[in-house]
Amino acid sequence: MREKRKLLSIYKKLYAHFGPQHWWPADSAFEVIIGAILTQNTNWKNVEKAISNLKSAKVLNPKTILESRKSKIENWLRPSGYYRQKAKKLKVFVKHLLSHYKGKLRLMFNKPIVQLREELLALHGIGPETADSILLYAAEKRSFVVDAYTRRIGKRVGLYQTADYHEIKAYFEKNLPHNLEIYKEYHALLVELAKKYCRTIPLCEKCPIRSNCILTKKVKYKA
DNA sequence: ACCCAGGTGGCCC
DNA sequence: GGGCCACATGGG
Repeated sequence: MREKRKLLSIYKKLYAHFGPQHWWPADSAFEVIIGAILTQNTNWKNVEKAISNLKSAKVLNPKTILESRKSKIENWLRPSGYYRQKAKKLKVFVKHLLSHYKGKLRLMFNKPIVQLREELLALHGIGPETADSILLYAAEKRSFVVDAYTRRIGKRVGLYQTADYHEIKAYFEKNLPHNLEIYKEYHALLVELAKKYCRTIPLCEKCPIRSNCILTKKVKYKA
């Protein structure tokens, strides 16, 4: 069908242009989760600084975060912005993980995807995108991640008009091959595209038909 | 001096 | 259910 081919065609163009992204950039599933929370409406560079602080302080594990003073955590998180909010969110997550799963993500990830998603969404500070990022990149379950870039690009190239999270998520999940790697790469590639081009290429505003949009043009781009 | 960044929750109507 | 707003830092 039409939509499936369209989605796959975009994927191929992105993949051919950018290559595999190998997301999520992190050393462990736990670090993925921390990153997912810290990157909420925040530049990834700032998140890296905060994660680096946590690593230097050797607190990048559930137990130590739970035991650390709130003010300490806030200081480590400061570069990532919203640091008081995020300190609270990290506390909430590790508390849940420790009290229900002995701090072991493996145990938590044993749950079926639907149930696990509900459970994550019930936690303070975890909304749909963060939940799906955790499911996809930490738990490695097939849950498509929708973010501001996905909304913008998809709308721009005419995939959908809606801005509703679950409608967009359903659109991708209905029309993509049921393949974990494609889910992971697709989202990462959309982010890469947005970061690299969508703010800098003029005329991108109304995309799909724009002659210099990377998604509709065959020639390669130079930054 | 703005504006934005891989959102979320709280409050109001 | 939708429309605002606070949350905060660092880089253009």
